[in-house]
Amino acid sequence: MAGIKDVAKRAGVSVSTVSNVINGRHAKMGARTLRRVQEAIDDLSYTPNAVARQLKSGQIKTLGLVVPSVANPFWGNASQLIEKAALKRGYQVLICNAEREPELEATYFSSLYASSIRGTILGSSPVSFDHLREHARNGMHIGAFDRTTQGAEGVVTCSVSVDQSLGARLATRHLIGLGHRRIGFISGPIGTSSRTARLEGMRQELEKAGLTPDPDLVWLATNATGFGDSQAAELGRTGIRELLTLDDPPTAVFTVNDMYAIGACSGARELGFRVPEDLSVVGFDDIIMAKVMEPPLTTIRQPVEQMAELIVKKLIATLEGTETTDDAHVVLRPELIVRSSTAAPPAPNAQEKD
Amino acid sequence: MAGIKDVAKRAGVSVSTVSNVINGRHAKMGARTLRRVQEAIDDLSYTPNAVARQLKSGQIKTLGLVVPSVANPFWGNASQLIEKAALKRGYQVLICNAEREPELEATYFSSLYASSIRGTILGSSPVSFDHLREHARNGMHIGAFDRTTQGAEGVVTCSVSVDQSLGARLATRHLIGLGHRRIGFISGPIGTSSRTARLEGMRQELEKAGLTPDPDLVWLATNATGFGDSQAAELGRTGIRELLTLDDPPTAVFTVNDMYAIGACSGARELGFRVPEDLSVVGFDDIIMAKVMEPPLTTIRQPVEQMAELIVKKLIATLEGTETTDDAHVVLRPELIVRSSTAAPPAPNAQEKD
DNA sequence: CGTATTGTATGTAACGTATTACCAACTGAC
DNA sequence: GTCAGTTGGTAATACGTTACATACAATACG
Repeated sequence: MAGIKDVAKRAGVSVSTVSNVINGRHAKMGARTLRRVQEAIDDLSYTPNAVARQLKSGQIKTLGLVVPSVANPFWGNASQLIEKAALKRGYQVLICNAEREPELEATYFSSLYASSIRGTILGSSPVSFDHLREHARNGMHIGAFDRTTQGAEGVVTCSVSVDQSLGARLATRHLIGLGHRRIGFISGPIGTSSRTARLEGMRQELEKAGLTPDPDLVWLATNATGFGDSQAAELGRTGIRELLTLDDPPTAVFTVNDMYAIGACSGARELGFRVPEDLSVVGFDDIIMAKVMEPPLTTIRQPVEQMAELIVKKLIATLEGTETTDDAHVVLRPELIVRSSTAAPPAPNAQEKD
Repeated sequence: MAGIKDVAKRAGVSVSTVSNVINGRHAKMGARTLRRVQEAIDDLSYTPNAVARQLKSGQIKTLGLVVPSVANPFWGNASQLIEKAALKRGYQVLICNAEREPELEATYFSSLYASSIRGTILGSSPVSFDHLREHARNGMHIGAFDRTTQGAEGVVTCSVSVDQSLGARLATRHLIGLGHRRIGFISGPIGTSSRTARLEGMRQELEKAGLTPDPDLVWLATNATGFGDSQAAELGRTGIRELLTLDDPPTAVFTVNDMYAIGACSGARELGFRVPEDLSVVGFDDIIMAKVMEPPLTTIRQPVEQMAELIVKKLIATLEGTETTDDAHVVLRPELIVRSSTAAPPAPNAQEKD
């Protein structure tokens, strides 16, 4: 309620003087004046209006963060780490849940742009970047997090991700190494680039091992129902039930993320399958839960903390013009974490001749 | 980059006219003028500057949301539902992770206040509200979510929560009903009011059943290490290991939330205890994972969606002066969800005479 | 004694928008 | 042909802050 004018009046000085005090420019100021101003500030419990300040300066130390859903522990965790990294550098973070919907995402971007935010971290989005191209042209700097940036030329300023395809290949290789030949894949709507990369990586590795990917073993939720990530576990459960009731069911399944894996384990158990004795499951992300669930989940770890630190550093450097010599785009290596949800297939595989 | 002036110049009209178009006051405006203005807006891809708009109007349709940690699925989920409820009413939500630290919380509040935000939902905080009292006096409206509001007179405008104590009593009663006599409690730092209420509820129910609460069975993490919620599962694991290695270990444990329960199940298995055959576990919250884990978790459900809807509705009503006749404070009933992590104790209890 | 030279403190013009009051031109009726 | 009423548009001001240039002392110097 109290503005800088009120403070000035109460202290008997000009508005400029108060402004000088607030911004620490009291080097050459009368000690008496300084004290009077500070007292007035305290008395009125005055807080500078950040909005006005920002209008004047044009600057705003806030980053946007667009994620699919903080209800998914992977993104909840990532959000928190990104916020922490930003805070350390004096930036705030505005978290937006886009639910993987392009329109919602576009709306959020407009809103961020209107609020003078010129840097946002994009942690999800449909394969295409077209709906963001205009914002980018108008001065919005976009950093891609955990997703490939194909087709993003001129839109994405910097990016940090994990080699999604490699992750999928590591998972698949692990299962093949255990003796699996029929390996399923479970995912929600495949509309994001990191998801397609994961599926593609798996296919590659299967072919490399001389196996023919069976389209029947790829279970993809349609996004007809508008499912968000909140239902990921539920979808994993549904998916595995359909795969396991096929005539020739898989002996192992690779899921697009750990939430689906958790759901898959649950669904398999409901049908009387034991994990890993009757079905091996590999997830992706290595969320906290993965270590602690039963059985502990074999999964692909993404170095989230490092990724968060990097993307924030890069994006802020871009914003502040402190271009470093670092690469604008880094791709980190994911890591296979072997726990107890994978094992050799139940019996010599009768169906597979090869 | 392009301001309202540029649009006006390009359309050959005055600034005010453009302003009228933007704000939908084109009822009595020449069709030609209107079209020219809209074309100019499109050409320059002009977006009204939200900052300037807000400075002028003093209004801002944004709510603050302070939570312990979005990395905890309960809060991630709650955040998402709150955001959804607010968005439906035309409000944005600014999510802040306070990590249960009073200073961080106070910093966030100052920052929200400086940004002209006058309504925030508080989803966590130390027992005392003193550090928020001044903000409240200066016009910040605070809605408490999922926490009791003792000592919050004059600080909290409205609140929605669950009867924490009742939840704890339901859990305890369930365990007692199954025949358990030595029931443990596991929690992180007990510094929040909802946590103390949960512990207290359990004690009450024990005494009501004629059992004497054994302080040795109450395991509370010290907050020496500054553990946040991210480590909740880890703490649950540590806690149960200590309780199960006592001379006279508990046959059941009630944890302060589901994340601790998950950790506890994991820790128990490491020591060779089966859940629920050797140890019963009850959680709190009913996060999505609870249904899907192994074994499915018996827990106390909070009606999060309803709570989110209510708190947003109430807080916005306060802000907009649309005082309704509703109660400012509502306390909902939690519900016991019995799944498979609880069962009768392993054997006739030899130690307990009673 | 007049002119620099400091040391303080003030005035003023933005920043981009919304609102209020106001003005000009046109319409139609008496 | 004048007056009221209607329609379409403008100018000025305020929102709370900051940055820059300037004013006014008082002291120092030649």
